[in-house]
Amino acid sequence: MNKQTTDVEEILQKKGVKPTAVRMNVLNFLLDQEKAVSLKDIESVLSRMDRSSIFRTLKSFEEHKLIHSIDDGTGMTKYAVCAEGCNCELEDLHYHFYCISCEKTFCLMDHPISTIELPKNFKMIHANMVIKGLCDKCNK
Amino acid sequence: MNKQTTDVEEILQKKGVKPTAVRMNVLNFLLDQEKAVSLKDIESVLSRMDRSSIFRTLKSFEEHKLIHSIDDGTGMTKYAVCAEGCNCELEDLHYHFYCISCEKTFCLMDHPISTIELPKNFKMIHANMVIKGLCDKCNK
DNA sequence: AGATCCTATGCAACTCAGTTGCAAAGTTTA
DNA sequence: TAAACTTTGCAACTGAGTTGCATAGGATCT
Repeated sequence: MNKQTTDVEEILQKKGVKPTAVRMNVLNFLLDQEKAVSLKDIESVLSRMDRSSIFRTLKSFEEHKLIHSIDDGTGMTKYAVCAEGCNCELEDLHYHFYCISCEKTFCLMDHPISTIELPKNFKMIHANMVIKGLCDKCNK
Repeated sequence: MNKQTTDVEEILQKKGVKPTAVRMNVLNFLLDQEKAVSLKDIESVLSRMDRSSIFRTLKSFEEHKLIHSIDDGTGMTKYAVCAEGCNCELEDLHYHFYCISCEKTFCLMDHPISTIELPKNFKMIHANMVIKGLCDKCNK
């Protein structure tokens, strides 16, 4: 399941982040997920690592456009690995889906944000779009 | 500028909220705004009133669909009065705009959320949509 | 009116995610 | 190797939100 260590190391190098043990572990974990995860999620799995180290790691990943953060309204910021070739620009933005039943937060990569009409002279720079409802597994 | 006391009282009655001093003051303040405001904003204006009273008032207003809350990513929930006839249903949802310069959060009432394509069997129940950028006054 | 009951309010204390300062450990550079 | 810089772990703090509890304010009943 895990990417080879060398893969993770390579990814970090490419994005200009020095590959340390903490960073490689965190990235490895993030790559394994099919959903966006919180700092707490990571903390409870990588329990040997310190919260603030993971926190700083996430901040660093975000700055280097390796991951993006999602404010899904739960009070815990979620993080997900960016898609190949993502620059965290407008065209990379996508909707997120928060399932109120299983409480998972997903990136809807196949449904990019369409051009949204804004009032005159308003300029869009970023967006945090969260749709809440039931995911396919919970919608029965 | 302020609505007449009787107006505010009437609005509260209609929505099934007993009109008390705190509630009338809070609603009055909310109606005066052209932007969404935080608990702190209200607290600093209605300084004689207790934070938790205002907090509970907002929760109550929200339950009674008098106002809706917006998580604009600043870490402070914002509140705005619902439009006439709003039932806080899907069709009442709208985008919000957070200006990263003046730090105001607006409801984009004229730009309702278009039907968003979801993966198969996903069901939308609610949404928190925040576009971030520059508002007309700050976009120069 | 007075007694009773229920709701609203104010205060203080607490929760919890996120964040920061600092010293120790690890790494790179000279 | 020593000096310089970076990363990590720990502990303490911040700030929004939330809750418990006692008092105050209204409504209701007798």
